[in-house]
Amino acid sequence: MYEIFQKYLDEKTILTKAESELIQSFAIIKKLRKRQYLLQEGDIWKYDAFITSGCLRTYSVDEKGSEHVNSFSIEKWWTGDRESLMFQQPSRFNIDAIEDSELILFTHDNFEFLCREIPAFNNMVNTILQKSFIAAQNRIQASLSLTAEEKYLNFITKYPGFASRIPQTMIASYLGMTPETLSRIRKQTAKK
Amino acid sequence: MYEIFQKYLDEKTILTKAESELIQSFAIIKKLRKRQYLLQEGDIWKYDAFITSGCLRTYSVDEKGSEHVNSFSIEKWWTGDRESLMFQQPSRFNIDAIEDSELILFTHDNFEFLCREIPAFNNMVNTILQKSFIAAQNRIQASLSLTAEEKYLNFITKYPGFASRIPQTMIASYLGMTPETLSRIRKQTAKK
DNA sequence: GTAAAAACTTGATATAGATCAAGTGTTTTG
DNA sequence: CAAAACACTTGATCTATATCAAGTTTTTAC
Repeated sequence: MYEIFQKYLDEKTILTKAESELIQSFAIIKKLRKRQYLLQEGDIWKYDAFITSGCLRTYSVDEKGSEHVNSFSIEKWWTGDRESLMFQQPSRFNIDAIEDSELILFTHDNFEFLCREIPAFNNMVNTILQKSFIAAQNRIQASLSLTAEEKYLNFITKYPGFASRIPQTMIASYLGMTPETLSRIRKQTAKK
Repeated sequence: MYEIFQKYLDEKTILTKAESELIQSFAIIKKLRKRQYLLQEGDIWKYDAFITSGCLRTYSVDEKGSEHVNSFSIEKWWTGDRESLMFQQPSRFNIDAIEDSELILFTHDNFEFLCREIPAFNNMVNTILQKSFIAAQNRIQASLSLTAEEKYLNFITKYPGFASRIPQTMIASYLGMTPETLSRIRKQTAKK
């Protein structure tokens, strides 16, 4: 499924044939079965990972054993733990597959090499990072200013496909509420 | 106070004399009195802004008129609205000064020019962006998994100087709780 | 295809934190 | 330096959402 990534690159950058081939030469294909881990708490994350198909979730587990979903990532998005990667420290997160998934991994050394050698690639990466940051800011704002119901409505508007692919329990956790609360909210909003 | 920014650059990058001078040639010094706005909701943000002294807050106002503090920024940090800047759309945020402050502004065109011309500058900017993203992720995690008291303790541990410079009302808003709740938490934790 | 596991719903009750209200203390500014 | 504006505290009460519990539906896996 490298073509999906190639297509993504072609949409986001202009690369020479040699550059494209250089990128491809570093790509590691990785398949994950549903429920399989990509990263477990305590591991040091060493990759930059692009999802060609499927859906993953990043979550942490607190002292009481409750899971908190930090993010969902689907096809044509990147995933991983930037903090563990940047500081080479044990991750506080788990990343696992919600669906059978296929990813393309680059070791971080190779990825940095590509960023250095291919300015267009570097620019693409920076743009993605900026958008991720903006999305994180917006999520913080939503968590500060919206009620549980508003958070849910905001979520389904922003990510229309997600509600049907992701178990409600996980969505509830992502939104910072219990599954029961989300279930009741859905019942109410369905009426309207 | 350009020296503060120069020192910051010297710590984070290695620049030639010519590069340093190029950067300085674009710098716009801006002074803000306490309570003065740097950006108001509806404006389109056009700069990259470095704070040499003082303290600013970024906040939004919801339909009910309540303010929600998105972030605080102090000396040696950057501020602005990346979303408004990136998409050249009206900002949903206000940024104002909590203390008399002094900033260095670069118009975004100039800033992008610097990133293109000076790879070391570009790398510095990317590193900052990555750290900002990591901080945002951590904030999301905290908001999902901590109680009000834990959020406050986490905050003062992470940003030790802030509690004495910033009004409690604003800290409460930043942490997603009411000023009354924060006041009670502080009373309790003071006892221990 | 069926038993077990996982996901979702619904009701009853509890609680963390919000809201309202009235006070005190502390800056700011003319 | 006085008075207005702002910041903080404390108490009483309320409410959105959590928790606990028991049932139903859907999915998974042999």
